[in-house]
Amino acid sequence: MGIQERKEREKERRRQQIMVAAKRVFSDKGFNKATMEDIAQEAELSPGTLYLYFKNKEELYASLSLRILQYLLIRVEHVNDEKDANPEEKLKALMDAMYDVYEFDPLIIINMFHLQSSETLKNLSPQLMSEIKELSRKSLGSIAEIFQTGVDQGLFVDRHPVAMADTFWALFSGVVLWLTSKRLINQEKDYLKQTLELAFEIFGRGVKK
Amino acid sequence: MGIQERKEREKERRRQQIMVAAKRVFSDKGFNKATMEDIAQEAELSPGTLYLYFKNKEELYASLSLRILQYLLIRVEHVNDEKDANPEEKLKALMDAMYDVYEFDPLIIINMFHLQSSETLKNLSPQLMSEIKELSRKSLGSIAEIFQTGVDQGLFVDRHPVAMADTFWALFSGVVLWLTSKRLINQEKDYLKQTLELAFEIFGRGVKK
Amino acid sequence: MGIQERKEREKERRRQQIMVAAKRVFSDKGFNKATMEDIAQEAELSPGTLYLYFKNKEELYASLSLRILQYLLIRVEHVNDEKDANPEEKLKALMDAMYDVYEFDPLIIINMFHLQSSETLKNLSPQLMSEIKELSRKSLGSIAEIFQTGVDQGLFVDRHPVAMADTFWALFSGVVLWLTSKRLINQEKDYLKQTLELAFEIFGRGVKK
Amino acid sequence: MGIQERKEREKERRRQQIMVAAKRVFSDKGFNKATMEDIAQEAELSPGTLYLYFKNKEELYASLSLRILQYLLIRVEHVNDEKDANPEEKLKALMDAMYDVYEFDPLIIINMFHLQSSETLKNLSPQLMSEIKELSRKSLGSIAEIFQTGVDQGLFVDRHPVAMADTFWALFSGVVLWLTSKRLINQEKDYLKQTLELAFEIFGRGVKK
DNA sequence: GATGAATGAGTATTCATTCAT
DNA sequence: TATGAATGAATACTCATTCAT
Repeated sequence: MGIQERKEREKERRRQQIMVAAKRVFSDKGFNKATMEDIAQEAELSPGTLYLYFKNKEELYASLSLRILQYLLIRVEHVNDEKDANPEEKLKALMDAMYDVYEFDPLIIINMFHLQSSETLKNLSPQLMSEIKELSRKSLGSIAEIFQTGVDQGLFVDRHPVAMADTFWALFSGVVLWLTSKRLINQEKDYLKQTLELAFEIFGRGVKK
Repeated sequence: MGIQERKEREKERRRQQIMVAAKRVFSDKGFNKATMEDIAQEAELSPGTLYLYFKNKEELYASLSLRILQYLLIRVEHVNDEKDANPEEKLKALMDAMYDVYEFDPLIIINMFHLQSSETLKNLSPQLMSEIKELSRKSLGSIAEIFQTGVDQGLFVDRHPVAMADTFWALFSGVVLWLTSKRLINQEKDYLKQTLELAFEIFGRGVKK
Repeated sequence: MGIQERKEREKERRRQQIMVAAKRVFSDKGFNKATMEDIAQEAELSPGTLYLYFKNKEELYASLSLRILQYLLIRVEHVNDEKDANPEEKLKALMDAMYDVYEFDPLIIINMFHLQSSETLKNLSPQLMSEIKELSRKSLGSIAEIFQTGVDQGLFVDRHPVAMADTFWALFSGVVLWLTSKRLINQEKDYLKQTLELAFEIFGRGVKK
Repeated sequence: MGIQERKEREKERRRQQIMVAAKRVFSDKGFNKATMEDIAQEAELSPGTLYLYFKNKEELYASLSLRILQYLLIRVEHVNDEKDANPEEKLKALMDAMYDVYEFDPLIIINMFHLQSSETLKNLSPQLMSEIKELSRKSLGSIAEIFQTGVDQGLFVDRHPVAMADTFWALFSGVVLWLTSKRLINQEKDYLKQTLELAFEIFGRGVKK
């Protein structure tokens, strides 16, 4: 392992350390109330150091989204890779995957929406932005593929698969956000799970022929 | 018209004038980036005047939600009042109502979520807060009633009507937020309408037996 | 009584009404925390009206001092007018008078000090300022006269009577302020009285030969 | 000298730099008219920096009092430590000490009174507040001790030593405030000194048997 | 005279970001 | 690289004062 590589690895470790701290602080206080000072303290670093790894506060926040999107893509592609599964089974597996994604980082949805705000987008580096867009595109595309197959096989109602994927994602987001905003999640995790299951069940019944 | 009454009316006109300006500015910049100075300028008033009509920035923002909630309740109750309509027809009418609500104020969903944040809630006057809670409660209750009837008549799948109402609302919110965040709305209003229709169609198929 | 005179009297009544309200509010909140709005409400008038009777907040505050100074002068001159009393008796009477002045308006001392601050003086009308100065001068002069007599008659130690008057006034002010600042006055009025008596006793013993 | 220690020292230097500037500005304009901006400019720092060293405006102001109280206590205790001196000599030494304290910081008295206002107290950190209270308590206690001895030895009139200490302090405060408020101090420092001396002389004669 | 709605200048405080060490 | 002290722009909110009615 060359010196260059070791440095690269060390640098990545630091980035992760900061992101872990940032996630905790942002979860706790939200984007606006969380200060860079808070995050630095949580990461046991100085504020200045944060800027060696992230261009600014927005980009640090956005990088959290990147991570979850990477996880989402892996899970969704994995669902699609099950060659033996039929569309209905894949839809079921997709729903399970979404729940795992949610558990991986319950903030995911809020991150997503913050991310899309125009004010935020202005402050991101083009590189990070294109990475995020690419990942989003791929994930949604992969979801749409499932619907495509279902429609092609006459198992699902004949609607535009991309629109179906959008709707599926929107339903998921909506439930998570709605219950989060009602502050039910932390206290009643089961209630969220049940509601998500109901939502998915209704959705599943709705897309089938 | 007494002098008292005229003053009252004038005062209400001012409140509306400020709310209209606030809505424009908040829509444009979001809650945090919008300054009271911005809003005052948009309303062609001085900053101090805003505080004669609204306790603080949070309460001004929240009052925008109040207005939309009032409209929502009226529409939803009207759907329920149609004695001749069967649950399926009511569900259809409810979906139309939601779309009107959305058109009345596309910010509605974002308002709703901002409103629920604990930081926000701390700054609201108890009176305003209870008004908002009451309106939310009534609206969701009214929606649940539609599902209740459907379930009772064996037309809808037998699930908890309140959970079905939650899911319905979450689906609506999710679609609006998702498309808003993708900045598609202004440019492609039709796409939102189509996606909402698809979402509602899928939902409708899903809740029916 | 002419119309002119009646108007004058009515105007004076209003001034008094405002001053009474102002005294209550200033006592309660201090000069800086008290708002003109507070005072207007206490006086059951509108803020604008206050400005018909007083040039500004400072002048309203200063006018309270004027009133107490008028009362002080009357009491002190009355002491001096007792032709039969000897200096020692007059000194005793003076001390009683000071206590009455204090009871007439416990804020007196704080008023006095606020009044003298240069920022305040800048905002007073020349007329009001000269009235205040004149009253102060007369009162202190009258007090000095008592000491003058005492010194002349060889009853008091031979010091400059004006300096003795200053010291007397300073002692009185100091005790009142000190105990006020220790928040003892409202709770333990007796303690103030006792301390004042002790202070006056010591002072009395100190000035006598 | 370790790096830690050097930093500590540097930090203390900054605090002093700010306090010196604050003292100048507060002396000039009084607490309310002085702005943090003014003080920052006087200290040749930015406003934000002030807040790195002092929690808020009130605490900056209060810290000025702390310094003078520390000096006061040292001087007063030093007087008490003179084992050979009799009460009369101690009283004389105490008066000299008070004058030095006054010269150390002529604002002392005004600080003291501002400090006691309830609004002020609310904004102070508990730690600073208890330091101040402790210092006040000790100083007054030390003064009272002098009187105690004098009374015990039959040299002073038999009055409560704590009340005598209060009166002594009040007399001192009163003279300083009175002359300050008459704006005589800067122009005629001698006059203050003479008046203080007279006041102390009268007091001294008054407490002796 | 009296009103009270409107004004808008004034300010303490915060915090993302920088840069000398 | 890492630090963390310093920056200074940004902003919600207050309130003495005015003036059209």
